[in-house]
Amino acid sequence: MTARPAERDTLSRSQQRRRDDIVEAALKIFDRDGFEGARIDDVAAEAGIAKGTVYLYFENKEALFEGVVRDVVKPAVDAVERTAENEHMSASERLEAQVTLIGERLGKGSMKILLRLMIAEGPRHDNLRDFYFREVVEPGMAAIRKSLADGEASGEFRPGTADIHPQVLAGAPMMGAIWRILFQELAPLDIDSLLDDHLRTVLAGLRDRS
Amino acid sequence: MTARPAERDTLSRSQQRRRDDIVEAALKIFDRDGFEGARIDDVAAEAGIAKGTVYLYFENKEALFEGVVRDVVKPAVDAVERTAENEHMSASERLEAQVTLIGERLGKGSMKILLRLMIAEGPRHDNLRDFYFREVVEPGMAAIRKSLADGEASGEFRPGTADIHPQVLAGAPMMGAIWRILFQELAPLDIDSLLDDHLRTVLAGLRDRS
Amino acid sequence: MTARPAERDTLSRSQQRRRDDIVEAALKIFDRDGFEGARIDDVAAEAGIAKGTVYLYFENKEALFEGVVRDVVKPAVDAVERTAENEHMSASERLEAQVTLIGERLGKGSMKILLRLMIAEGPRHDNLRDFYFREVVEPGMAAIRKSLADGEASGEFRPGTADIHPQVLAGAPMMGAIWRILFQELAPLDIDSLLDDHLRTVLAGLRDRS
Amino acid sequence: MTARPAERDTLSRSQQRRRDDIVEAALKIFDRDGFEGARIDDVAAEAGIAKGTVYLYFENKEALFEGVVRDVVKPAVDAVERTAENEHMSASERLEAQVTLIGERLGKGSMKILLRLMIAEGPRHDNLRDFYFREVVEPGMAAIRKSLADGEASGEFRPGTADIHPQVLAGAPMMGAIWRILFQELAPLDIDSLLDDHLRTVLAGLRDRS
DNA sequence: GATGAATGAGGGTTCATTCAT
DNA sequence: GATGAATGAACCCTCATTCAT
Repeated sequence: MTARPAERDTLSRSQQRRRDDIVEAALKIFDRDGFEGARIDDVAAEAGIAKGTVYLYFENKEALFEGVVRDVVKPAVDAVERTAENEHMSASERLEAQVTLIGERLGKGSMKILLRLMIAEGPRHDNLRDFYFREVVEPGMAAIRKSLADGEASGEFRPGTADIHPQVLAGAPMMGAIWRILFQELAPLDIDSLLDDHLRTVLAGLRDRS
Repeated sequence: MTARPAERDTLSRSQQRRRDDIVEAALKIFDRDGFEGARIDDVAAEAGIAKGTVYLYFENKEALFEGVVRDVVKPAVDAVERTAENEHMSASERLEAQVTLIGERLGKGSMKILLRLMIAEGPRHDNLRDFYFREVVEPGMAAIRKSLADGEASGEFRPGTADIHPQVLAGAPMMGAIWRILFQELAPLDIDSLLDDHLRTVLAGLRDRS
Repeated sequence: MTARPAERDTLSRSQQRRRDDIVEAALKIFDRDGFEGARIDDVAAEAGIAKGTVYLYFENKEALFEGVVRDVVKPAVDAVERTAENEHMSASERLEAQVTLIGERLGKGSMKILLRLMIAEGPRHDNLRDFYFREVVEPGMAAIRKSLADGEASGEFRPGTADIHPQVLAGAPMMGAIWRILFQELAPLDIDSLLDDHLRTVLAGLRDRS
Repeated sequence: MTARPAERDTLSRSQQRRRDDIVEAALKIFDRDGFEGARIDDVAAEAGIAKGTVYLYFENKEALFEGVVRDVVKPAVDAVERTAENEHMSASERLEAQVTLIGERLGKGSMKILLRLMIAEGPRHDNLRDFYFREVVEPGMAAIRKSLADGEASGEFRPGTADIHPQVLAGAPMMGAIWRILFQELAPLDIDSLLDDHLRTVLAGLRDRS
């Protein structure tokens, strides 16, 4: 009886494609204009559909925002976790892989946009912020923490390493992401090179026993 | 027709005080609601004045935002620079002071709010972003860069240190600030302790010659 | 391309049944939400069909409203007229039967709904209002007028009775209907008892020659 | 601090006049288009102001409707009550005055519009319907009831008159009002003449002891 | 015939900005 | 200078109507 597609449990192939189009368009518009500044009209135009159609797939602007956040987060989750489980790597190698992954994810594409959206809008959208924390940040920190603990246990890192804040490792990738968001045109930053410096310094520091 | 205060070159003492009240109120409202979401009505109410009065001091919402950014940036500038010139400190001590200062500034008060506003709105306000970069970020990075170079020159740090991205040092304070903005309620982070871990690790890494 | 059912002269049995379902559903929704407030979606859902199907049977919302009015009016017409022709009743008995019938019709079921719809929407739908007047009101008034005239002719009522406005007789049933529409929950009114009072008083008044 | 006039306790003379203009305009537009059909734009145009100004005086469309109802009801209240207290009239005279007053009020001007609005929208606006009942209908019925009782007590009317539904008396004025709303153009009705017939018949009936 | 996704005009409401007092 | 009522453009969302399947 005329349920919106959005209210059904499942969407047909073509409906799913359309939903994805809308989310993709919304991500772009939200990035350009922010949540408040974004006009549903623009999202629809970007997606090549009529304004009303957006409302067939999302209850309202807030739900659209939520859809964007969830869709961007989804594929990010497993990637981080998979890295943590590479058993045949040394702790250093794993940390390097993890920091590099975070740097790459955060520094470009939709995760960069999401990061900015979360910083800008997160405090006004508690449930989305919580979701982002739970699904992205917490697992990431946990993965790093495990590598640190493993490195201490194996003697690769100095004693006490397990208790170091994982944010120390994630700091440079975060800095790189923010830099790209704000200053890339003004003062280009080579993220790979930044992460290189960061990893070389920090890993040396973790091995140091003086 | 008297000119608006905003159009005069100088403001009387009481006008300056009123202007500051408006900026202070606007900072709070922009932080709470974002640029688009902020209502001039709310700013005026927060400042205890009538809505029209805001327009006596600022041409429009955009100019008010600019006023906020400039006023917050102003006192921040010198502080960083002063630190860089403390000649009787070792490079390590100076870096420690600098990183700690950045962490404190960025992690609380109006600079934390400004950071968030810049990330959220910067890409839509190029001149403000440029201003922020020129007045805050560049000097900060330069100060760190100088400490790194001095440390290498004095033999305190390993060769090549001067070429390390200063963002490596600033990463942890930035991470701490973002964390506080987003997750402080969810998962409290002790910034001092984070910076401790960061500095111990990084400084050890910079001294390491292995 | 087969013609829509609505454009054919005749409907199959099952089509007629479906049309009736739609009209019945629409009556309910129009009653609940008014003409402007009614959503075709809701009518369709109430009828257990898809929204588009409504448009197979009715050109547009206006036509659906017209269908509702006509369908409700249809069975009402003959009833009133039949009463007027009961030759073996006294004038009083006939008036009593007529007033009671009007009271029952108007005070409940679809005629009550129709009355409200006509008051609410009639002035904006002249042709429907005219139709209602011609098919329902006029015959009703005529029937009463005839009873009054017959009663005067037979000496049952005082001279001049034939010239009395039939609305005098219909007033109480109308009042009862309006009361039920608006205040039944607030201050229940027993229509039978109201009509009793009304008839006793008015008939006595008509017989009075003082 | 920029409170809407509507949110203040008191309105200045000119504000009160403007508020009244809006209500007057709204009454006209609501009458023409119904509550749902009325456009705030049209109300504003009718009142000769900008659309936004309406919202300075009324929170929303619903509040505007409420304002209309309350403003129309206000002056109506006392009139009915005053009639009930005319001690030097006979019960018949008082009933006549009351029925005539109801007929005049209900049959034209803003009370006629209000009646129609209440029938159309009342069931969807419980509090307004209750207000209308409490302020207008109940006092009116009570006044009639008192006249009936007084008339029985004084012997002017037959025993049992006090128990007659007052709606019997109010029926004809109501019928006249509905008629004017719906059919005045189609079949003009002289309300005075209707009420004459009604009163002559009913009062005779009330005096009758046969 | 029946369906329901898609359309887009329309309307309620908000709020930056203006200006008479 | 200060005020806050007035303005009207803008934007979210709804829903009558269409039409491809």
